Amino acid sequence: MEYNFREVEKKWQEYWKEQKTYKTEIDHNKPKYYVLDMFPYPSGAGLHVGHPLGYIASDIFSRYKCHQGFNVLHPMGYDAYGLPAEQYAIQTGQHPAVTTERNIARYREQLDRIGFSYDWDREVRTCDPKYYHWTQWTFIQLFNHYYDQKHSAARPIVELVHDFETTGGFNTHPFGEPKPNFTASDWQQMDQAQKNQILMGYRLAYLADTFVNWCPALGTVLANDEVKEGFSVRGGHPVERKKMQQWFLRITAYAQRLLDGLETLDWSDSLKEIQRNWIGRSEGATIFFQLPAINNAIEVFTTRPDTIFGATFMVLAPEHEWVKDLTTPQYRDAVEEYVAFASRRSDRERMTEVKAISGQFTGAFAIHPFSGKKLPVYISEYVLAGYGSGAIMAVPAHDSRDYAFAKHFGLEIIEVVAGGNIYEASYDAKEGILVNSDFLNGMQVQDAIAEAVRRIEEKGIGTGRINFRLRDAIFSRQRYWGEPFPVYYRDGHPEMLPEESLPLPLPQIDKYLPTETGEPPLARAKNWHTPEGWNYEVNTMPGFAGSSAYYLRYMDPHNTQQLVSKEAVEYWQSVDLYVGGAEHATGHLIYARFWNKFLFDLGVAATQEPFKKLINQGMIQGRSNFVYRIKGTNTFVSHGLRQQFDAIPLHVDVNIVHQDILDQEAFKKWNPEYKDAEFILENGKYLCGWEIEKMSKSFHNVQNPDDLIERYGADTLRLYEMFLGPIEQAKPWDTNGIEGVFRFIRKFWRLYHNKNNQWDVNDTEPSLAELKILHKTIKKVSDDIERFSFNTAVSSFMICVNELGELNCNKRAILEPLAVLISPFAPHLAEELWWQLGHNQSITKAKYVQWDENLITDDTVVYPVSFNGKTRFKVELPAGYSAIEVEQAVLDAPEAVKWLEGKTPKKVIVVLGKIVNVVI
RNA sequence: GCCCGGGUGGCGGAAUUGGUAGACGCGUUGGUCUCAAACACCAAUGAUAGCAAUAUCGUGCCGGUUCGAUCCCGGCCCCGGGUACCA
Repeated sequence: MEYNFREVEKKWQEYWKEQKTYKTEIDHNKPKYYVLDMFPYPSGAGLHVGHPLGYIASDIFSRYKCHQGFNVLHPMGYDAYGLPAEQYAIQTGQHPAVTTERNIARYREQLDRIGFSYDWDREVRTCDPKYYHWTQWTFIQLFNHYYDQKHSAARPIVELVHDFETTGGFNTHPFGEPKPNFTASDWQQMDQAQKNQILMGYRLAYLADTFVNWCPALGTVLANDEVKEGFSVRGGHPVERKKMQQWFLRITAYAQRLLDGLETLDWSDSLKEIQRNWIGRSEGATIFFQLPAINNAIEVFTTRPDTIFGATFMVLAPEHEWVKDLTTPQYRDAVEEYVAFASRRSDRERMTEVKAISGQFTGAFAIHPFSGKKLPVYISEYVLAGYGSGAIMAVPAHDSRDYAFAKHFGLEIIEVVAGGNIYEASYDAKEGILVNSDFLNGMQVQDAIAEAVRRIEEKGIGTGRINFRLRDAIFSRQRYWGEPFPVYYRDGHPEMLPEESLPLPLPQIDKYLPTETGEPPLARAKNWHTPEGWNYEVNTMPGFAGSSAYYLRYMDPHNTQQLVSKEAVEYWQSVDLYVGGAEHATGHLIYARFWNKFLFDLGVAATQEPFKKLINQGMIQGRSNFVYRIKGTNTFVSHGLRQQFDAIPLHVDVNIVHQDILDQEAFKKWNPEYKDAEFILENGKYLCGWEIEKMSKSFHNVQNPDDLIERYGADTLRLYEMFLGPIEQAKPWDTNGIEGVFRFIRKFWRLYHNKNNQWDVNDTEPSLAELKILHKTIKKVSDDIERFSFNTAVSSFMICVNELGELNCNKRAILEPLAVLISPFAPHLAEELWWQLGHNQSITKAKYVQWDENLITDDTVVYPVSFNGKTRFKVELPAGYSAIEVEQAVLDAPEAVKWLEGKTPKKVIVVLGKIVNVVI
């Protein structure tokens, strides 16, 4: 008879559910703590063992905080909109809502079996109209606000309109293009269409034409973070450039705040670095170069204004709007051809051919603002239309790309910063003395940059400027399964729906495909227009719309009047601990921070940053097993003998392999093809090979939690996932080790029971040794939880149980606190023991246990004694000894004679409580 | 190419960042219990040499700082992630 985990786990899961043990309400008598998991997209495949890793860690931390007296908010929900459900709908005609519902039910069932402490009354789903009501509401607010650069905050667009009406925009400083350049009476005389167009340049949600990442296979536009190396992240389809009208979010307005906010966050350095690079701040200057031929000046952005005297030519992006105007008749054909060539090329092609230099002279010349020299104007792909002003001053001596271009076209190279050898390569470093540079000669680079900016501003030919790499976020998707925009078009102009009419529900359509004329699927919907007959927007919102403020909604999920009530947001503030994957670094985690900052400006969010501390759980890799089939036969050779044959490795289902030994009968049944398989064994066994790979169906290495829970129980699974290694580190899943944790759980149970599995705990006074073990463990485990080192916490429990087991300890004074200590890790086991200990309330309500430092400190210290750094022997000395006493005791020790070899030590280093080193 | 991480037994990892390298677990080997198996328990387990006590070597490689380096510094190699002409 042993611990019956199946019965016990089922019993307490039902009890917790019935009693709503994990229900959370605002409680002003307790400090709050908010623990959040990145909510999952419920895929059809269900959870595999990699998914719950982060959930288990956050659950342990939640339960720990709860025991410590915090009022813990720990919710869960679903990021329910997404491409897979829609792709499935296209193939089968099944409504995505139906598959999504089914997948959610499956996820819930799996999650419930692991014993999480979620407050399910707070569940949200992004596809629920009650939820996306507030996603739509936020979009309306974005449309109706602009970013005021003077106050660094979003302001209602009506304030901007008012200022345009009264001063022509004298008092406001809106972020956007172009800068207001009209008087109040100019504005008043404009018609509504002109006004709308100007305002569109400042709204935080705006409609614009641009080149977008178009994915023909998915039939939609993708955001930058959804594209990787020219292919869609989801599905891996090719992506091309296409000019389209799209909704955008003006996230660039918040670039500086997004950058500054990183300093305040307790996130990993690597994650913050990824965001910094993605935001890509660079300081420099914009400078205007005169183009006499068209009587205009072209703007360039440079981070190296100090090298302005090294500028020997200019390069424009092929898409630059002035290319046509400035090209001389003589070069017209060649330029047109090059522009056409560039526009034809996909991002993919451009990327794979980075090294190939191409470009075309336009026939035009610009005038150097200081030297007055004529600089030839080129166009080339290596200058991007979307960054800076889409034009550069080329300084070949100090920029490797300009250098390559100059060499290719035989252009002049002038050294202006000493330190390199410009005959061999450009010298890009930001250090050295300026030469050939008129008023900058003799300066250090850093000083020269400042001086150049000063002169440029003084001369009125430019200004110091900061540029960001971050682009505005494309917010339209040509898909069905997403939030509808709360937008209709009146005479072609976008208008927001009144807030009272929200939510605008997603309509039914007959097919989940674009229309015959190429319009998005929503154009198929019948009556997709306002009661007045104005057509609704046919695009839907992207995946990140619904996931950008869900943490706020969890605070007050059933509020029909507001996104979140003042009271709830004031109490819960923001997320204290957020656990999820690092793959969201440039997507969700940027958008959510932006969205939160906007809501903060509105007074809806309570803090500048949504996620104070963030832990990235590392990916769980799969461990695949292989069998080796001898070519052309149905005979399989064991791993150790495979070299003697001409055999090819084949993936085999890891579920029919134990400790790398193949279950031959199961193998024959696994696939009809193998039913007559024969085996060449070694030592009577068929040994499989193994490899670490991605966990994937096609590799037959997927482990789902249900099977493991069935075999070992949820507590074992929880402990084992934590025991695997540091939470943030990627590591392979290897089921082989789970037996050890399973053994530990049963040993733990046996501390409280006798050989016949009968309850056996008594009230005898514990010994000092027993107390020491307990208090040492409390201290270690508590420390480990605080620093999210759950793998070492589990080992500490193992050591504790081994030690108590040796002492046959079955004393309440030890075992009762131990149950509380382990309850965050193994809640079912702990709950069962708790009630058997005579309590009549859930262990989750029990107070956390404290360690007593006096019980941990020992009276003696074992000093390792080393001679010249090599450990030779150990001496046990009283803990109170001073350095001199320790030194004396060590030199007097009988073992010391041998190592001293009769010499006098040169030096003796004593580190109290740690070590003694004798130098001879 | 550039920017971050990281290389420790047969395997996952520990050593809470300068103080006994290899905790804990898996695996392996031998043993106890059993008619047998399962379960459980005990012992050994970095490498090399030796019957042994013990000795030498050992944290990717080469060098340095230090009484002492897995940890700090310099150079190199390999693996993982991010990024991709961002002026």
